[in-house]
Amino acid sequence: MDLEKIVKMLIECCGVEGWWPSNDPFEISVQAILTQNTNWKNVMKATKNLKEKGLIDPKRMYEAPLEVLEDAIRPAGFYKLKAKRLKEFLEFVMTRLDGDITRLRNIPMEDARNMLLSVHGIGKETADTILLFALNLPIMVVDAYTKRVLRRLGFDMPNNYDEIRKMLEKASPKKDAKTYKLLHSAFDELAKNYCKKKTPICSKCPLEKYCKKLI
DNA sequence: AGCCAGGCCTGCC
DNA sequence: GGCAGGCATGGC
Repeated sequence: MDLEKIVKMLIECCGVEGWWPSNDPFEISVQAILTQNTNWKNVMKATKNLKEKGLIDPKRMYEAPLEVLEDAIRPAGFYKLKAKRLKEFLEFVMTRLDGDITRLRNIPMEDARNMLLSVHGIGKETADTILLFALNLPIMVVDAYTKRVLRRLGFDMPNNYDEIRKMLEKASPKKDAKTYKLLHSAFDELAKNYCKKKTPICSKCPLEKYCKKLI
């Protein structure tokens, strides 16, 4: 089977609109860092704590003592590490973007990506998550679920992140942010709901026969 | 009760 | 340029 067809089915059958449960670019960026190798439910607890302390704000978070930040994000795990990473990110946002992450939309996406990658603690997946979900820019995000689903469907995967990303972008019917968001959500929903719980979520769509391979 | 989660960096080779 | 080890909490 070819990748273009699978990608199309994934988008149509399993894609979820509004999948990232936030609309605020800064909040999404923070969550992108908090979710590194971490259960999403724990990220939501950390987010709630940050909101209660009024820290979902670049200036306030930048100025908050490290211990306060650590305490708020503790449920998300790796909390000392991530508090430092958030600080590094905020240093970047405050000094290079005047406190406004959306300013990255004003420069070519490749340049924005490289700037994000220069921040200590932001790797390719986190950078691309910020570009796609926080800034609505057209770039595909590859994560552990993406690789797992593709592997189980029988595609032999390059293990280079950017090669996988470009492979998916090439196979996508449209090269826009909306489509990439749907595709990413589809991989994650499929991996979580089907691979794990083994409950079919596509019983009436053409993907069903491929879903059986995902168990 | 363990195993694992929406990665990234370091330090080795 | 690849890969093990460390980071840490809460879910299931």
